[in-house]
Amino acid sequence: MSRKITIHDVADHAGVSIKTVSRVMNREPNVKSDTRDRVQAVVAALNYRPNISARSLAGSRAYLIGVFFDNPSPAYVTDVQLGAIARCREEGFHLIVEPIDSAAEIEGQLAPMLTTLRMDGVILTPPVCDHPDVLALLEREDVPYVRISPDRDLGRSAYVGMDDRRAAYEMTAHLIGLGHRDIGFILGHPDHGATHLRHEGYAAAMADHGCAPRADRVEQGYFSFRSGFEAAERLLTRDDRPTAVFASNDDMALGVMAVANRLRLNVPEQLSVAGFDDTPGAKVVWPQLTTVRQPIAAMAAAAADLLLRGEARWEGETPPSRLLDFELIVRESTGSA
Amino acid sequence: MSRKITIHDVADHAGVSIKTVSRVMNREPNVKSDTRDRVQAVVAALNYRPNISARSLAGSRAYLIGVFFDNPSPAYVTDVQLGAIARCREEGFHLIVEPIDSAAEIEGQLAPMLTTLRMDGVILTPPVCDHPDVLALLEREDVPYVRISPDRDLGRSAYVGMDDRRAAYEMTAHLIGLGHRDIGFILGHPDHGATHLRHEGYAAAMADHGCAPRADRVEQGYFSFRSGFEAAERLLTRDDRPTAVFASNDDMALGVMAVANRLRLNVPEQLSVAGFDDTPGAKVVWPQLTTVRQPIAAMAAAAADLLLRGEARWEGETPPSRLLDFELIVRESTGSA
DNA sequence: ATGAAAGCGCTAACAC
DNA sequence: GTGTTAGCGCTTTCAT
Repeated sequence: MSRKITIHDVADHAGVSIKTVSRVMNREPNVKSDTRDRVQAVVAALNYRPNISARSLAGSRAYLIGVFFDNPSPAYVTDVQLGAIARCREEGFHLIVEPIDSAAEIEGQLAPMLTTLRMDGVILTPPVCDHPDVLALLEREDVPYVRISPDRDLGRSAYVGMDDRRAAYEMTAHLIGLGHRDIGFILGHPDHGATHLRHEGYAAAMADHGCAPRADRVEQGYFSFRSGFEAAERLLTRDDRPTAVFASNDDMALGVMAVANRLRLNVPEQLSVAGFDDTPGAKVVWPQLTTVRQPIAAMAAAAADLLLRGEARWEGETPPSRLLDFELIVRESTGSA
Repeated sequence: MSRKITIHDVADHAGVSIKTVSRVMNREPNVKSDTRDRVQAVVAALNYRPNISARSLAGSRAYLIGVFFDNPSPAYVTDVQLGAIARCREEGFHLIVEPIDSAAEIEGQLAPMLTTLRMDGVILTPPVCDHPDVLALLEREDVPYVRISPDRDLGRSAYVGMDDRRAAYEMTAHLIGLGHRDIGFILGHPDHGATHLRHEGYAAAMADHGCAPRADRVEQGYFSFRSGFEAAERLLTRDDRPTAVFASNDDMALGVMAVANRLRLNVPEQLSVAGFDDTPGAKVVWPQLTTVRQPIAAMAAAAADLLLRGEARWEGETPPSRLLDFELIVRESTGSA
């Protein structure tokens, strides 16, 4: 059981000062290359690892990135974490996860946490990424942050997103390509920005391909299974039902499948169903769901990257942002009309 | 933009030494109660928060608990995090999440991470909780750890678990109470300890209620949707099919539901289906799945509790452990025979 | 019951 | 290119 080895041990063994070791560890310039090699050899031999507390106390960085999340799906949360961690590890950073319970907790929990931990940056996922109090707190505490898929105030911070409109356009085009011309659409929660973008994409694709727009083919949903179920009942329990339904997220699409099952409509022979998000549930139903995969891990990695490069403290008119590509996942729930 | 306030600021304003402030912050004894009150008032007024890096550098604690996870379901991972964080927050601790990529990364990534971060404890979830290299590393680095639902070596560390056997027994008894006497069972992955316990519970309940055991009613599965689907095909595409199927996890139960759908068997009128785990998918199918809810968040909270109380470094013959209660969730997929 | 002094292991600012 | 000297903000140890 040996004592913890410190920068002094390395310096002694290498015959240099601790400052030189520090330079090597931080990849700073002004070290002769054979000095550097010698130090690195000792580091390897002694298996030396800098103490993160000492580093952050003495320096300006904490080597900690926070991820705040409110209440999105577990699959989403996990993907965000995996993506962010992958990027953080490359730089020796670690991830602190903080669920945000409710509005009431922000001053009581979040504020103390920010000051004790002095994190180098924070990644915000929906819906916290649009919570004005959280943003205000972060700005007040001067902690850089990057938002993932924010809905509003796009000029307020660095952010990472995806082209929801184009994804919905392409899914609709996929359905049209299969021969469908009468396609039902289920809207998401009206407070969620993606809802409108996805609807726009659907409408644009229909228009571009000369499919007549029908108001009675667009039903309100709220992103939940039940709301999708109910919207599907309105859409499908009538004689002139559409040949395909595009639900603007997977949970609602699963509701559509449940209704189809009840009505003894074979999917995809009698009805094509498409979703959005590629949640785990999409692969668990039978037939498996055609959907849009959001590059969630990649978005989180991009967010971490912006933070690590220091781009989250931007200067100028518009904050930096990254728009990532989605992926159309065609499975068995869609087929020719 | 005021300078960060430190323990010295508090000491000055309260007219005491920094040591006294430290005593108050750490709830140490030997402080006169009005001195304590005065200090606390200043802390509140100044909104002082101790710097965690300084604390852990000077002291022996890092105020950090790690959660290692390998590849369980996102819902599981998230529940573990929420449970652990809830308990950690009460003591001002934070959670570092570390996905364990593969066996190859253990020495390369995990070991350095443990020495740089000097975490106060680690929570291990299945299947990492049974990874011998990880356990050996933790023991070598002398980091206390608690395992959640470990499969083997129960005497090796503190752990938290659930009574899988009894849960399976009660689910089977529930089915029998509904009038079923011919109940199919789908086994989980043979490498997973819970698989055997759940099967034992099923077999014991059948025997206790005088239901004849039939080898052709027990099918091998592997905890995946597909394996449940295939096992259900073997069980159900025959003339004398069972009136109920108990799949030993939800994913497989969803496979059973898919087969029932294909065969046009109404659930639960013609076939009762039961699962295990209460994953989100259980509520998303129609009809919703009867299942067993594992108290995952509570188990994680208990694990954090063991760590925070210092019980993970145990003395004596057997390590401390906590066995938590499960919950039978009766939904619509089970009905009278 | 309280305080003074000595670090914890590192980075920063400046010397050489 | 490299070393010296101060801290960073706390806890610890030992006085009083």
